[in-house]
Amino acid sequence: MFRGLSAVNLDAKGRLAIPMKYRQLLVDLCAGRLVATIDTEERCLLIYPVDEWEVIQAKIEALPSFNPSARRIQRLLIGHATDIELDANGRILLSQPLREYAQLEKETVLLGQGKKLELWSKDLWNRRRDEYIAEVNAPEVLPDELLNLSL
Amino acid sequence: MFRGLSAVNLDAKGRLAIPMKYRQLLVDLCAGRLVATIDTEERCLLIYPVDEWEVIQAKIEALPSFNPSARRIQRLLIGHATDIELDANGRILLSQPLREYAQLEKETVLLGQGKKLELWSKDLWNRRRDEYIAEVNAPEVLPDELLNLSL
DNA sequence: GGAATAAAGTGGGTAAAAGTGGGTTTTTGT
DNA sequence: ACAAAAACCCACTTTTACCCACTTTATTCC
Repeated sequence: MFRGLSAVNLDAKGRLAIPMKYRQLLVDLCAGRLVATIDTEERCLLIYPVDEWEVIQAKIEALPSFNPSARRIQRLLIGHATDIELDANGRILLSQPLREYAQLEKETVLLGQGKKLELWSKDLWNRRRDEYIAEVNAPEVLPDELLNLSL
Repeated sequence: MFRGLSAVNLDAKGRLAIPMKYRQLLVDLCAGRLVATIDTEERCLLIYPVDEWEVIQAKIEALPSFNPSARRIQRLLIGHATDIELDANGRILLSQPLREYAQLEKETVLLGQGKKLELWSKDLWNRRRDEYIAEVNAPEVLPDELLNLSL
């Protein structure tokens, strides 16, 4: 399970050092083999252990081919899903298209999100986080599951 | 399983170098024998390992002949299906009709889509991708399978 | 508390691999 | 038989993956 926020720097070649606390876990879960794709709702990347991703890809592929919404999702998520591997120094290399999508420059933020990690531009994350906080205090419609949640 | 996005250049002869990550897979799956056809909804090409295509063609042929939509799909998909083979350098040659349909010039994008690959003009793909992202975030009617998808 | 040591993070050089561009030969179709 | 296109081959260029070394941060022990 991933959780917590880590500030990480992309280097000039687009490499990103995975925080130490996740490395052993990633080696155990998937031998350091990951899949990164885009989030369709936010300008950030989603990073999954490869086994975890395979399950999700299977679900997405099973959607009906002649449904336009399904095709859109397939193209966006599977189309951007990129295999990446931890190198000998515990770093991963992010392709330029992925970096561009999430507007990643040097300073980034890696968010633990249970089965996956999210990677954000630091600036963008700070702005969005403040917006999220503002939104919670002005809730429009919360799903029942949330209303009944006891923390 | 194909996934991910690759920027690939068509050369002056209409040849396209298949990215290394797919080559071994293609040799294993189908000895480098592929079938390319058009997508009926978008100006892009679909590229299948030949064995995979045979299954799909059988399904399409089995559609009811007196249904106009079925006949349309049959003519378009089966009618444009072209056998192509990997050459010694891992490249494939695309016929002019196919290139024209998908408006392919030099810069193209190859999208992994599970059992098949999709080939797009780079410009067209970038435009369509941005539209998809906008549409996904302004959902009219999403199928239930999509609404319940947990990523 | 501070020096010594270890661990993590960072930067960049290089060899190997992948991509690219044609020239030549063979096949195909008219 | 001829022209056009495809297949084949080879050489050059670019990119990537791998490796190593240095810097900075954290930890330990005196």
